[in-house]
Amino acid sequence: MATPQTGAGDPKRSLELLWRGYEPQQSRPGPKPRLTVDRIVEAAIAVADREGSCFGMREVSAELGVGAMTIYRYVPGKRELVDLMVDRLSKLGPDAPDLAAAGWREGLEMLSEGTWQVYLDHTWLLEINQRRPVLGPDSLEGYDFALSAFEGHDLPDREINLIVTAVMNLVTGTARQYLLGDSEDEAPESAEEDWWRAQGPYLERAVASGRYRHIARFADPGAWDITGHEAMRYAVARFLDGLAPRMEASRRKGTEFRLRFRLE
Amino acid sequence: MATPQTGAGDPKRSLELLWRGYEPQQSRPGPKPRLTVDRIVEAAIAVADREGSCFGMREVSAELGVGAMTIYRYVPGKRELVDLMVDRLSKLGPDAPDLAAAGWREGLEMLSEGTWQVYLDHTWLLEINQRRPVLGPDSLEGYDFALSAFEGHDLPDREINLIVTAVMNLVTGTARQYLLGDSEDEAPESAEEDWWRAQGPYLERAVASGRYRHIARFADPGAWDITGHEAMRYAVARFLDGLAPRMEASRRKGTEFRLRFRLE
DNA sequence: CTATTACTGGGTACACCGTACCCGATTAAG
DNA sequence: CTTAATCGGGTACGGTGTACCCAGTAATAG
Repeated sequence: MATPQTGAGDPKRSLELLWRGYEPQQSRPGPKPRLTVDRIVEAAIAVADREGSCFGMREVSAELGVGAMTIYRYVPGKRELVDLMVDRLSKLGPDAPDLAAAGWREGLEMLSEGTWQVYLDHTWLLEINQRRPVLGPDSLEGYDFALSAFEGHDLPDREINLIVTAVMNLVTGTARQYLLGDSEDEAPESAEEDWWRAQGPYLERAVASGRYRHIARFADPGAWDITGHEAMRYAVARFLDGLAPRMEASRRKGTEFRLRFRLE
Repeated sequence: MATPQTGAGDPKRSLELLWRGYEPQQSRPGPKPRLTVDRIVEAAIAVADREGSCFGMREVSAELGVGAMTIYRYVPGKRELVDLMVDRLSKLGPDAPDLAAAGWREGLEMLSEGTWQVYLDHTWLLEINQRRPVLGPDSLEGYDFALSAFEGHDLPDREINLIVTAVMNLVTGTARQYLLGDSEDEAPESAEEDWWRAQGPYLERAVASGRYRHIARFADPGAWDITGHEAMRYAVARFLDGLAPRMEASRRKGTEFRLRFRLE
């Protein structure tokens, strides 16, 4: 069985590794380590990108050209390694501009688009059971970046948290539904087609049975022809629509107030 | 490693099993089967509920008091069994009232609350990699139920689809973040506390470093004290706020028009 | 210098998983 | 009866993450 990964190992071990880099690095006996944690994380991400779904520790070792157990000298276990990989990808790319300058709505939209892109590039992230995130330097940076969208507004901290997690969950949930599993064997389009070809006959018979009154009214066959990106954008758009009144009402007045013109 | 399950086996096999029950059941040689697919699915759900995260096929067999390989006479593999389990739990309980009578907003709220409750009762569902759902009789029933919330509105089929999936993804995403992993070893509260106790020192040092400007402004410690249910309700509420104008505009006029009064 | 000591890399081995395969027992049909 | 199809169960295989042991290496103490 292609065993996918459960993230979240021992938080203490993961955190030690995440916030490493401040140790004085005193000289010690024994041979110099041939690897670094960073190289292992990098290799693991490369393997996961290539293999698609779940990766094996042995393959990470092979990628680095070392023995199977060697990486366990640097990382306590696979789950902790996954924590490191997730944190690494939580850093938004250098193309990430200033959200505050863009306005809250555009900022949150850019955030969702950026996250969507990360999931496109690293589908295996969606197979990780993330639960509560283990906060490392990179994911904190990503979060700090998200918070900048609320610059100039006086929203309660609590609500800001709720908003950011909502947007992220919207993106992640949609990505999981549409992006998952396609990378494993075949192209996304054929997977989509195969799926419909398999379900079609059963759906027709089910609808014909008269048991599903509302589904039967779905006359438009194009109603199901939705791309993941479109679904994500629609969901985020409606959420931001609902958020707009609160954001406008909480716009900070005072010295930082800036009149913004929009040309279109 | 506690290997969680990837759902979605061979769709054809899963669909055959999901829509079984119409075969003529002709008499055939050989001993009578001791089990049924339904009993296996039931037992598997019971095991998954008890074991928490991932379950093993051998434990399902033990639950039924049969040999390890016996259930493979009824189910082609574990992934297909998971498909059956998911479909089974996609049927909303008998307490599900008529959404059309409740109004679209209350209807969608009830839908989200019901789904949340299912995740509360069967946390392991969140560890399944659902991808495109394999539609069986029960999940079709659940979907038909959801569609009833749009009774009396003239929204395009496409948009209805987008809305339903958005609400579901919102619930699922939030549930994954807050509900996952707690069932495995300890109580949810202690997991939450442990998490903060572990992260706290690192967060403080990180904030003190001045690298995270916006996070540093989060003075209110209660800003992080959010329950999963609260996060889900907030997200759904804002989404429905944003949806409201479209729903009102699409209210069907004509014979089915009904004036609704709200007392409060 | 040598001896010590801590550390590294690698190989072997184990427990666990899903499940392919085979074989005796059972029950219908001819 | 014989024949044939099916069922239940046991064994075994390839895969996983990883505990453990051992030889080799390099900095330090004498």
